[in-house]
Amino acid sequence: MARPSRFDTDQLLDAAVRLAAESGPAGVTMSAVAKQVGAPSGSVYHRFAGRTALLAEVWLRTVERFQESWFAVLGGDPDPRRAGAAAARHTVAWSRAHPQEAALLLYGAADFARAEWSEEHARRADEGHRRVRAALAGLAAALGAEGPAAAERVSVAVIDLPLSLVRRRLRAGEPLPAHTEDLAEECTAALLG
Amino acid sequence: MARPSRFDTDQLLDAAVRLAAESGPAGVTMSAVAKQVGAPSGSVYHRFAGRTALLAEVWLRTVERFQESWFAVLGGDPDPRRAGAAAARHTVAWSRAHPQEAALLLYGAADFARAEWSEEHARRADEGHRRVRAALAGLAAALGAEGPAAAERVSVAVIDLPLSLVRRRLRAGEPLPAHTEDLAEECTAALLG
DNA sequence: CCGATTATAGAGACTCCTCTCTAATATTGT
DNA sequence: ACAATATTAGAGAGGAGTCTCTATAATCGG
Repeated sequence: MARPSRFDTDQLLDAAVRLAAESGPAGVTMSAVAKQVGAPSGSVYHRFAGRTALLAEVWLRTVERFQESWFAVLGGDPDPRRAGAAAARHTVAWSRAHPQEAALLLYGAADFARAEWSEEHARRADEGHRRVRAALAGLAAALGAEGPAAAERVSVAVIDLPLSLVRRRLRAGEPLPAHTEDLAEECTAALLG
Repeated sequence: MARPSRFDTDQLLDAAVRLAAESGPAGVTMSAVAKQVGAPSGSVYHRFAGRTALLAEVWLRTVERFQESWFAVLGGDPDPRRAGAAAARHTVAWSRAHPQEAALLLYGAADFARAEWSEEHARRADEGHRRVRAALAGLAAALGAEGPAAAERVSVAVIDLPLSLVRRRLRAGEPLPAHTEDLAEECTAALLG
């Protein structure tokens, strides 16, 4: 029906992930992506309406890939303490398996021009956010934790703490020490009490 | 001896802090700083050799201001558990008192073009880093924690965890909830065991 | 083989930023 | 008053990045 494409969307997003991991969101420019895959800049604009759309797509594809596996792990154990600890371990393991994507997630959506996203992109981001909040609220309820401070403590234990453990290494492009998964599990368990 | 200056170094760095807190390191451009204080760009170049030097100075001034108070708090209690918890509480309190500077510190030196800094700037950064590592090693020793995993756990408890507690709010430009200092102290105490 | 369709290809306008350079200006010591 | 000096003031060259626009190329159904 038409000319076959040499550069498809995922290939361009893969290049964007590499650039983001290496130089941060600022390094994700249309011309840098084009150069990485050997395409002219026009081909990148053929796939993405503009730089804002590219940033939104690379962020959302990455965060949705992570969340998919994270929800599965969190829901895999009926005991809330074990589920929380397993989710923390999973965050570290996933970061080890996907260091570039994990390095990208250490930035925030704001660094990927979230303020300028289209309605559709913003909606996707909100949806993911909503599901995470709901999962954490469920966990907090199962733990019998009450009040906003307790909810925040759960959120820190399950999400922010494992991210802290991997942040420095990923930013530096270094591999994670072997014991990091265990450390995440222990610390999260300690905070869930 | 000479014409008095309308724009001094601290005034320009203050503007850089505001810009970094608002738009991240990418927003700290020579022209943006000049515009903030109402100066022509030439006046900014009169104070700083280039953008790299400005980024280094704003990062170092901020991190050194924070560390100065942090060391005082950490060294203020001979009991290592209480000292660690107090340091965690202090990080939150300092962030509440200096939200823009704290928002800047949530980025890393790498985001402030650390790779391109002058020797002198790099040396200042290394010195601060070294002092922090030494303080944490002292704390770990006083706690009887042995091995790299235990050292990392102390470092997470005293540094990364309180930063996690303030990260989301500071990035969003929101004020910290009232209970955050208590939460930091509790979580750090829980991790120090 | 032809027309429709979908891509690639890349030139070029436009904007924003960095940095340099020259000129003008205000203050101090003599 | 005058020289010396530190600083403001701002024009403008040069580079990087975004985005638009036109031309060209490859594939498929008929």
